[in-house]
Amino acid sequence: MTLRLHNTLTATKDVFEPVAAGQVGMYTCGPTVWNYAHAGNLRAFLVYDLVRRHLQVSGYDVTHVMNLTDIDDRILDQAMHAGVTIGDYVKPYVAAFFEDMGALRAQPATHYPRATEHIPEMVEMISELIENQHAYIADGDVYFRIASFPTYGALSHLDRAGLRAGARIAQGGRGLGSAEPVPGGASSRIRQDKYDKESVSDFALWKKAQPDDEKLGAAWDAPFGRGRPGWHIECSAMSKRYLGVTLDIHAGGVDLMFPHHENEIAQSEAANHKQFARFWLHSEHLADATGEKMSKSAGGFTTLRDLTDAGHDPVAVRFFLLASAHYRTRLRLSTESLHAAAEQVRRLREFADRVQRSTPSDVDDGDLLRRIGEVRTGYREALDDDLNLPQGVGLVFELAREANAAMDSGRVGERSRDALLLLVDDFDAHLDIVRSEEPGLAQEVARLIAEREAARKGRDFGRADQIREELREKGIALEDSKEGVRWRRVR
RNA sequence: GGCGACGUAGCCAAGUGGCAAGGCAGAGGUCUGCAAAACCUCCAUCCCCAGUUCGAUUCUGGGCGUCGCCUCCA
Repeated sequence: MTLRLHNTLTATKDVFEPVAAGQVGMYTCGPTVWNYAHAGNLRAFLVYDLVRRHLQVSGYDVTHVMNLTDIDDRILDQAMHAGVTIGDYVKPYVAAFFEDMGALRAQPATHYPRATEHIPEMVEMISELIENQHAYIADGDVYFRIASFPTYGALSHLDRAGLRAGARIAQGGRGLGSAEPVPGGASSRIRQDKYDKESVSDFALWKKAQPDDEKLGAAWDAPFGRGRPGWHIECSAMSKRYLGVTLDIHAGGVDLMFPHHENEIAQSEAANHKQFARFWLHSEHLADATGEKMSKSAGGFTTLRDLTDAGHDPVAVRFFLLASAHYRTRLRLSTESLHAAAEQVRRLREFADRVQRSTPSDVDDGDLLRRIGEVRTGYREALDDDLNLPQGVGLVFELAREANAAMDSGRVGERSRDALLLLVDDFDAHLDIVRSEEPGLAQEVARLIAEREAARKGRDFGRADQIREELREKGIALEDSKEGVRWRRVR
């Protein structure tokens, strides 16, 4: 069995092999923590989770790095409005991001580097680029010289002649020189860095500190002047720090392909003289109800909180985002689809539960045993074929029906039951929906409730509230009532 | 304007040169004290037109439609 992944670089499904046997270094573009992540962002993050899980299933030891962009124009603007430093501004959104990922059962990444905590690495890389003529200083800003990197555009398959034309102008959209306001009030800042570039397509590595930046805690010293990093450099610098110069896999949403990933390649390869990433994976957009890409400016902006407030189980959201469509096809968010996902989750859980509890009959049905084997193989092959989870899940449902019928008529013996349990493990390795409660959770909750009751009796309300808060973070809500303390899952 | 993707049942969606997975919703049934769960049955000439082929939903060309990217974006 061979894992094949669609590689944007080659535009084909290529057999995956890491540089070092058995070990995979994967870098994925994480959130810009200027707001809550929306469902489209979450889809991308869950796709990373799927890639990572399947690599693990395939026997690889995965080092997964996901950055947190905690400095960018939007953050600066918002922090300014709020009158706080960017560090303070970002804090609740970082927390919300981790809460969301937990609720969606994404495995934690190995490292979550933050841009503001890796300024030295970025400064070093920028210095290197200036030194070897791939970057230049212009009025305190530092720009990457695209003309110095002939293969620019290879990933997104855009040719440089087309880019230079500033193509949007032809459409009457916002041209490069236009100062037309951008939704969100970011216009003044976005206008700032457009002077003295050798070429319009050159992008900023470093932006000269503005007076406001100092107040916001967004300025750092560097040999080429005080300022702050441009957006792209963080990924190049941080991936190198944690994974070395060549990544096995770099993943992100399609909208990052150009210019972000293209710029990363240019920076990294110009600085390191080594291939930056061997496999580029891009997940498709989530569309809103109207069929258009979900984004803040378009208005269709749904967060996980919105969905859970509307009564959707985060695990159903996970299933919807991951299993209802292949990661490279557009998926449309709708109440009906979420409901369908919830039903599928319920059925799979019900099935897993039934298998676990069933008492094997005396004889095994040979046909059933063979079918289970077929489906396990087919499932594995579907995932190996560029992570086709929807297809794999289809096979599982087909078998679940057959197996349920077999259990109805007592035709599931010991061997079949064991095989079914393995199948459940197979699909849950990716879906992670079966385990509805962590083992021992009820006992643990009961213990904590007892401890909290003792604390309350002793009027140690600080401790009592601490326990309640801890449980709340794990998704357990406590309710004190006359009949005693009740607890329930809230996500 | 340039580049690219997609169009499969009421909805979501997988897929293949040879009888079109799966899920949701719907209809009927089995089981059940009733219900739930589970199971059974039913529910698609794969956007249109040409071409290649013994055979096309799948390949090629054209059309129509939807969407994405072209320096804010997962």
